[in-house]
Amino acid sequence: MPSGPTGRPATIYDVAARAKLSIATVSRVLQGTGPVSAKARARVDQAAQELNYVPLRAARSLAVQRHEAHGLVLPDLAGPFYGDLLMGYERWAGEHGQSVVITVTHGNPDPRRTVMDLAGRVDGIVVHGNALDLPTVQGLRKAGVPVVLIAHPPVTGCDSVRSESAASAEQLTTRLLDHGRESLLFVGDPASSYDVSERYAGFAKAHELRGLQVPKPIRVPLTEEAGRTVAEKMLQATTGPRTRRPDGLVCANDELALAALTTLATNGIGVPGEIVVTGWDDVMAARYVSPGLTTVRQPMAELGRVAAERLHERVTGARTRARNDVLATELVLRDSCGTSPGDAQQELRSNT
Amino acid sequence: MPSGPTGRPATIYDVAARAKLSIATVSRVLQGTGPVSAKARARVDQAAQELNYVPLRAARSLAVQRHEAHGLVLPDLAGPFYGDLLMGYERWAGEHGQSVVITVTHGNPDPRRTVMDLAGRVDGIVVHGNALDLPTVQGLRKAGVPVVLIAHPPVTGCDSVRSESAASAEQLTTRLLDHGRESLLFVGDPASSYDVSERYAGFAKAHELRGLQVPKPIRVPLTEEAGRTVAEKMLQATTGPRTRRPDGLVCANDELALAALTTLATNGIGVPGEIVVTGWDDVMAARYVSPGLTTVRQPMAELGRVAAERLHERVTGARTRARNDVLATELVLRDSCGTSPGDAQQELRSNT
DNA sequence: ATCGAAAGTGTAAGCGCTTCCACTTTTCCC
DNA sequence: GGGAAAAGTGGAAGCGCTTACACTTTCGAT
Repeated sequence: MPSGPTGRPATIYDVAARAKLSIATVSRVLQGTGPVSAKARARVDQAAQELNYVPLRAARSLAVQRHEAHGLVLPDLAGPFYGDLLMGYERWAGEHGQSVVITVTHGNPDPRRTVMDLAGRVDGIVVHGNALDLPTVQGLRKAGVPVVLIAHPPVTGCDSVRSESAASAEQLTTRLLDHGRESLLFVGDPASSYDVSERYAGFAKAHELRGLQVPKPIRVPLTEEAGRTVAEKMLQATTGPRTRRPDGLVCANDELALAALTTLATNGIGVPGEIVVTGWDDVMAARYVSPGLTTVRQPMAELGRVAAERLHERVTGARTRARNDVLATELVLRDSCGTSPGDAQQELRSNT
Repeated sequence: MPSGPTGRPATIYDVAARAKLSIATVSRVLQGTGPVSAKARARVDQAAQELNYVPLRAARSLAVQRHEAHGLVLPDLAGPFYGDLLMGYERWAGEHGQSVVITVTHGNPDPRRTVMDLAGRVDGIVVHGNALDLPTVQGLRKAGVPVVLIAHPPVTGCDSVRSESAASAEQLTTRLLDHGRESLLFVGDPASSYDVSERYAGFAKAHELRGLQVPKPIRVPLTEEAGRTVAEKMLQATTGPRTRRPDGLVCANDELALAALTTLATNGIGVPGEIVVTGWDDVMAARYVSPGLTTVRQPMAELGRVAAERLHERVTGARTRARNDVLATELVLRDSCGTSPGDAQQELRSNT
């Protein structure tokens, strides 16, 4: 809400008066639409300059029936992924003249209300799968709001963008089994998000294909805290007269993996010798911990970029057929998975 | 831009017609302003429900002369800090009914234009010091836009919020000198941001207070790449017939420090034995690398929260006197600085 | 010179909402 | 039961911008 140091903010009328032209001409100059003489253009530019004129977007939005803004609904902003996603999104949006209005649902007492309000100020909304429940998303659709989902299974009427999970997880798990591991554990609750459920599905499939029994997942939140706890439980189990101790942890994200990895290591368990550990996301710490953490990298920025693009296509009506993109991930092999040294830098691309 | 699945989006007129009431009453019900009968309220609610009515914020903004939105201008979103900052900001904003429109300047060909446009759709703008040059900020002020600066020296007419840097840096440096270090190097270009210049100032002051000559800073960007390069240069210098090798690196951020630390370690230089290393920011990797990285933690989320609050005070006119907040940082001692083991968990609060 | 087309400009009608004001109905107290 | 006050409602005037449409000027070709 610009308001000149002296009094009220300048409006297009003020500019017109000062330039001795009509507001129509001022508008044409400022928007670069329609024919205007060089003289008029100069007079308007000068007047606008002198008055520190900033057009009120709300008025324009009202007139053109367009906000030129996207809504972005995220569950959270912790960790580096969402930052990268947002970065990718913002970049595309900026290049295409779209503002982005961001909303975080975690800790919000009434996400539904917040999001509906958001719908009133943007042309469409991108929702991260973990951020909103299905009814709310469908509510948006009923209100006619274009919606793109990130990391969420396809919903009719919405586009979706996600990164491949199941195949990468299967590939990773198979690799561990190939290297002689016999008792892997999946750490993380598949119910916590679609992505995690897919990762577990891939883990399960790798076992099934070999006729192995599929271990039940260890249903814990995706936090360092939980990773530590899981590792500690394993240490205790060592002394117990129970079944054989697991020789590998396939963790649903890097936080879990890092915490488990260091907890095991500081307690004298050899990683990858006795137990291998893998994560997901390739956070910065994954390459600074030792042994380096084997993990799977998602193209977060790309995810954001594609989501922005899909939404814009919907908003402008450039595309009406639904589209569900799946982006390739990248397996990042480091020492924590017991890979031979020569493979240490090898990276395999998953199929899209 | 909500638009019912059937045709155009419902407007307040549609709701009024369906409820058989005037738009004035509908508005009163929806905004909860003014007296309305229970019957009217029920009819309006139902009609709105049935029509999937979402009020157009642009129209409201135009009428009430308020956007109920904040602009947030950041240089970048890489690394965890900005995510935390944004998180703190978003949280406060959400709780107070403000939307946040975010803009990233890094890579933007014309930040000035982008930001002026932003000014037309928000009630005020928070700018991170590294994101915009001074003239642009002053341009915003001239246009009457309330501005709050983050990590930027005070500017007349703007509020500012930053975290304390100089004293922490001095404290940290003094500690290293106290522990017998004699040839410290500051890594990172003080010109790259206000924060870094303050950190160097503290580093310098610690030297001056002991009558030591102040080493010139090593002017490199704050990247892992640069950290690696600096460390490699030091390794080469080992064999040269030059002056004594530095026995400590005070790095301007954790990226630099982590890269330097691991480069030195993998080349057989003892850390902290031969060389101590410190960083700034306390990224997650700082506690997973080994030895653990001594660093300084900034209250990023708090920084965001305070900035949001200050801006809102300005927007509502609750405060007119400028305010410059400085938030306390926290020294996080780990092994990389050669501190005695007993101190490892000690954390000193800087003065605010 | 003359005419037609193109270029330049202004008038005015919205866009969907809030809110002042005037008006009608209800409520409540004597 | 009568009156004044309160509660409830609607009409209509904006908020600042875009954009048909109508109009005037300029220009080039005949």
